[in-house]
Amino acid sequence: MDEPSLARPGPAAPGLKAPTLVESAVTQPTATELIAVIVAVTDRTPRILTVDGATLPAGAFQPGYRSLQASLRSWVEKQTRLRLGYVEQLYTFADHGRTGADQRTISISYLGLTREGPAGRGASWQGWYRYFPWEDHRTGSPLSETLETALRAWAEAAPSPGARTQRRQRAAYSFGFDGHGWNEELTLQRYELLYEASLVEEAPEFRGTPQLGTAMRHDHRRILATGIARLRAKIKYRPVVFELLAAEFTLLELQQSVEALAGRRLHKPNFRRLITQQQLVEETGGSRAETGGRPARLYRFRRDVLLERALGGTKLPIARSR
Amino acid sequence: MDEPSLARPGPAAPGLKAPTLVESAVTQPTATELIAVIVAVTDRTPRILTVDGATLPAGAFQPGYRSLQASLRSWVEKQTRLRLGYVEQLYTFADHGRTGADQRTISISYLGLTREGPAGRGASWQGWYRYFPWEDHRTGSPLSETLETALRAWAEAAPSPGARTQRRQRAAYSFGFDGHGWNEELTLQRYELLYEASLVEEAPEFRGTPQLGTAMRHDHRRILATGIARLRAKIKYRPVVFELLAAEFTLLELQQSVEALAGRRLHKPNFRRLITQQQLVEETGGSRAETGGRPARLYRFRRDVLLERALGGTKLPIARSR
DNA sequence: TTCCTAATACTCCAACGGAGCATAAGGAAG
DNA sequence: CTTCCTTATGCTCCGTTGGAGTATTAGGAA
Repeated sequence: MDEPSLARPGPAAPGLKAPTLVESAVTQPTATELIAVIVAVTDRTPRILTVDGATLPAGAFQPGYRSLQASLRSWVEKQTRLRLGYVEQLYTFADHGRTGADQRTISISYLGLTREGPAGRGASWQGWYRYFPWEDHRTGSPLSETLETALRAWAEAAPSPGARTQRRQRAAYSFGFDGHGWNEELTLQRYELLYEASLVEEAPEFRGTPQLGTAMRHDHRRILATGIARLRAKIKYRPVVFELLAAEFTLLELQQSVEALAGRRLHKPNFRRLITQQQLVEETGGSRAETGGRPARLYRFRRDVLLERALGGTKLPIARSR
Repeated sequence: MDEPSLARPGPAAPGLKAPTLVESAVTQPTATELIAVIVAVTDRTPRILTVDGATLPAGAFQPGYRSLQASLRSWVEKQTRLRLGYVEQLYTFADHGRTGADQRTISISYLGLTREGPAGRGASWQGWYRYFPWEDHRTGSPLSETLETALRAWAEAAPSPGARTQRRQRAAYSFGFDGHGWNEELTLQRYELLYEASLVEEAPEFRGTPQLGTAMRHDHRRILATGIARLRAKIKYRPVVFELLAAEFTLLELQQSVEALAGRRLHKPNFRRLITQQQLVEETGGSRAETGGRPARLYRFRRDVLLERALGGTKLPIARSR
């Protein structure tokens, strides 16, 4: 969907010689792997597909596919029998030291959305807040005292007064201390700050003090943080939540899915207004009575908005007339 | 700046065996290259660094650096003596067929912002609208009749009635036909549509009819489109324009730089209000008289906002109270 | 029948953003 | 020296959006 999806043109036209700014690319062969953050939301909990609860699914890059994304998609779908509704590239890392020696691995990470189904051999679904307990602000701010204390200590241990102020500020902005509001999109920055402060197990200098979530293999927790951050940003301007829901749903189910992903409570009347005004959904005519209260109408996603939506995030004061 | 910037942890802890969902990554060695879209704005024109006007700078990935981004940065800075103010990863492609045989090349593309300086050997700065003339909407809508005619013909040539409607819609939404407004962020989608319709030279079925901009080598024009789209989106919520300006500037210069990148005219009073209200800049005290009118005050970018800005693009109706 | 729960429908209002006008301060032309 | 042209800068007007809260409806359970 987001992927530039053209077939690639053939070899270069002859006659163009390669000057200094174009180096031969064939020098250093590297191994290439694809790493997937596969997300589903079940029971108000965002879950990810893992191997042994500590590793993200990863596979060697398979030549022969039209694109990297097609390769990843078919590999995941074959291994897990899950249908990926939405796939987007996250980030590409160069990993040195993992396979040792001169060989480096290029890791290309992807985000994929689906609905939870039986996990394949060796795989399991895990709630993502298990790895990031401080990211769930739906009921209070978990660990906020622990974090604030630990990060303050880290800030005070800075080598210079300037660095100290900077550390204090970064911690305050990222985690919403000192009256700065909580911004759910900063998941990656928060994780990186904790890493830098050696407060997560993956950090080389980690001393084992507070237990901040379950660690993952290699840098998979960072990749997961990247995926969470990206998804939290995306749900605000692209109708991707629907990939995580059943075909028919109530507005509360929709809201609770968004709340699960964002890790925040939403204002119900305004959320409904937002959804209905944007005409993202249409009534199916049915209703569901098992809600504990008045029966809720059922809705379905209007697939055509995927085409319509020009999504003009216009923050620029564009001049109308000449 | 945007890069996840941690050093990577060491090899995996032993004891975790690799199940089905984790394949060995060492099977297929590939070549890896970095491709850079280096942007500067001079004289109200966005420019990119090219080789021979048709190729983006590219280099083999050099192991030994902390990260891919550091590798790219140092390589560009060494080759060109330009200082890159801002660097961000764009997209990673797998290119088959370029180097032939079994070997595939992984291309990791980057966007870099700088100020124009003397281009090195074999390199030259080119205005980016040379490659995308239809993207500059500052004075009218260039080529819009040509494009509308050609795209309508393409839509009518669709194999089925359904496909025809879909093509018409896509063209209308992407290019702003039929009363749909122009959205400057859709640069990549527009290029891909033109490619699909075989209206650009790079397309395999291109028949040479209308001349829509200068073609580039391989898929570099698509990479450039990706960079333009990303930058146009970014300037709306991140203060990156300042990387392209001199240390001191007038508000009109700032506005014209944004206009150059966005390819649109902006509403002057509202643009000023936007900038000043957000406290992105501060007065230097100086002024510049060579404006043709009343002398303009000089401003400088407030570097500290890079830290401050939490940039809550909150489109969600977050509940305040419990 | 009463009460609890959630669904659904409105209302109120402050803030933001689009659009346009008024005034200021230089330089150039007459 | 005055007039005029040009751009800079400051301010107003007002419709739309989005935050917050309240009222009413319709099921099920006590």
